[in-house]
Amino acid sequence: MTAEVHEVYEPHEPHEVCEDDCGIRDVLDRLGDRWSVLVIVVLAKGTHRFSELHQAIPGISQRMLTLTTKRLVRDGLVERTVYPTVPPQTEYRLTAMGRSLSAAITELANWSRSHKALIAEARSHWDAEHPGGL
Amino acid sequence: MTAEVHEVYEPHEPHEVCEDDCGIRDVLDRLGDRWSVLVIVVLAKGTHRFSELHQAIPGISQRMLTLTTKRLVRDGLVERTVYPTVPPQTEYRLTAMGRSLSAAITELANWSRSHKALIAEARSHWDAEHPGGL
DNA sequence: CTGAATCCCCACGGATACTG
DNA sequence: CAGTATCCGTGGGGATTCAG
Repeated sequence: MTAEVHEVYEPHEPHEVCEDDCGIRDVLDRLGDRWSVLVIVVLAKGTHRFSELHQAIPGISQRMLTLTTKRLVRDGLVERTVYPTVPPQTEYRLTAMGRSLSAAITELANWSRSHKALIAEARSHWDAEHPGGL
Repeated sequence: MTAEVHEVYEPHEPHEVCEDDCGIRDVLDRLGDRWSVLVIVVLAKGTHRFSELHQAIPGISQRMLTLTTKRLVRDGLVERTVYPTVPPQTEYRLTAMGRSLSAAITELANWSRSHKALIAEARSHWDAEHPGGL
């Protein structure tokens, strides 16, 4: 037993597709998953405990919250502080680099919002004349 | 036969986790996949044909290049022009909105580059004292 | 050359139960 | 409360083949 090591989680290794990559893949791999951005957005509002994050982000499972925060901590974007009380208490907050990224994300969010309508329009327009879907 | 419709490709429906989403998910779902950003980056340099994109982006399969460009076209970020010659020829170029997004991506790429070293350092540091991995 | 169609693997992530 | 461990379904995406 204990032979099956199912989750080694080496986020599928370096992509390093090419130098056109701009080295942006590192960031995108983190931003690309469903939850990291939300966690960062929530933490941008201030320090949160595990359960607070869990509540603030409807739909995320404990498992994914754990994994997501872990990865963010590993990347130096989030700082984790454990108070050895009983019951235990953990606080998460953005690091300086995390806040820096948060700002960059906000920029992208602004772009997203200001073009949301156009994208939706383009999609419905495309969908209209492509009944088969993608 | 023809009963099994395996790939309907409705990119797993609206997430709409919550309003904290900032509506950024629409964009992130596109940027999150492995190839869209690279296609945009390449097209930012100018018009490209299908085969040119295929060569410019090592590692991408024909299938994924087709799907990626299709989705970008659907979102109104890329424009597709077909010349009914023989053999056929297709040109892809960014739309105004596509160039706008490209600029936003460049910003993020800049952030990524300027913090690449710090992230790498944070990771190796974390990995050093966490032998078990994530 | 530019795709569309098929097959198929496996990583992502949800649900649940257990621990300190 | 804050995770960890296990099981398992879904679908993203690679490889290959066919078509216009």
